[in-house]
Amino acid sequence: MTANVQSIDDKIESLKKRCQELGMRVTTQRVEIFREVASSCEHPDAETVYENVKERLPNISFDTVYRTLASLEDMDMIFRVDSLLPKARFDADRRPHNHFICIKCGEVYDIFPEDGYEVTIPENSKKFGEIKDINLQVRGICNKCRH
Amino acid sequence: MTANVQSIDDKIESLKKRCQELGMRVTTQRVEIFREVASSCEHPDAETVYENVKERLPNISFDTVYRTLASLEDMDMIFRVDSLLPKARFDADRRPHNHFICIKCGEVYDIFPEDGYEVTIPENSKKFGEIKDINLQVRGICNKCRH
DNA sequence: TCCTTTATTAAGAATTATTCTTATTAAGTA
DNA sequence: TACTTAATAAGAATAATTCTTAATAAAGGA
Repeated sequence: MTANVQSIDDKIESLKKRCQELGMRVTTQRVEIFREVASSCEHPDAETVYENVKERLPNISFDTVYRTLASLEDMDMIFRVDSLLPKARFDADRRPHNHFICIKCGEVYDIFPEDGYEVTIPENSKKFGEIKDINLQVRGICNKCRH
Repeated sequence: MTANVQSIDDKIESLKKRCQELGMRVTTQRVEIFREVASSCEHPDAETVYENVKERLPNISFDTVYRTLASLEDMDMIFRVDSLLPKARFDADRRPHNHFICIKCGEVYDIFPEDGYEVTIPENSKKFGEIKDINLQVRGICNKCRH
């Protein structure tokens, strides 16, 4: 196993640990919703998470998905990916990477930077507040939409 | 006047030119909606644009604002700023700059890079499609929300 | 200037995405 | 095993955006 690449089970273990640290309960729903985002490379939206978790937990509600995605985000276990559409999408990949976002269809593609590439924080961004994360968005028209 | 800094009237002139190029009509609504985004530093959302344009054009409809913002975006006259909230915000500032986005309140602050700072396009982002724009998002908690 | 064509608009209904309310359930603890 | 309360399900409510249709007005030609 390489650094930064965790198995799903490892990721779920760190979720459980984080819940304990924060005094939050380890519920089936929380675990399964996290599993769904953490095991996907598709930056799923709330609806997709709902559909997929529903196969395992048929009684899951839409509200639980939204509430849990928001709490996982607060816990820093998942991250919101901007999609330009009025629909939030999520990512649990902690490796530093950027996103190509298609301005036509909203699809989000991971850009794992080649060796040596790094985005640096602009010095004068620090005056606005406490920085949590930086994220480079490359916007364009994806190959699929060009045809 | 410095390069890249245009007066509002100049910006509206370029809108009219762009409409002509594209065979689109120069309507009062289109001009006033563009004026609103182009003269604001606040990255206004559709509702704010609607409220402000309404003072000059009392009959403007919400739909026209949405439709026109989308068409101005297609024309490359304005840009969508991601806000993490399910609410689009817009920017007409063509100078290269980045955004600090508050993860609590969604506020968007302009980061005009200091001399010498530049974000470069990751080489391997090109394989996903045609690149139109790159945009560095710095996410954090703004000073207002820290108190 | 007036007419014609058709892109654009206003109005409001419809849809989509998200959040809220309330009663119920179950995780963690004693 | 029982208790406490965080978390959930269900579905109503709200917020953001888009669609439908008839009316309007911009641009070009007579």
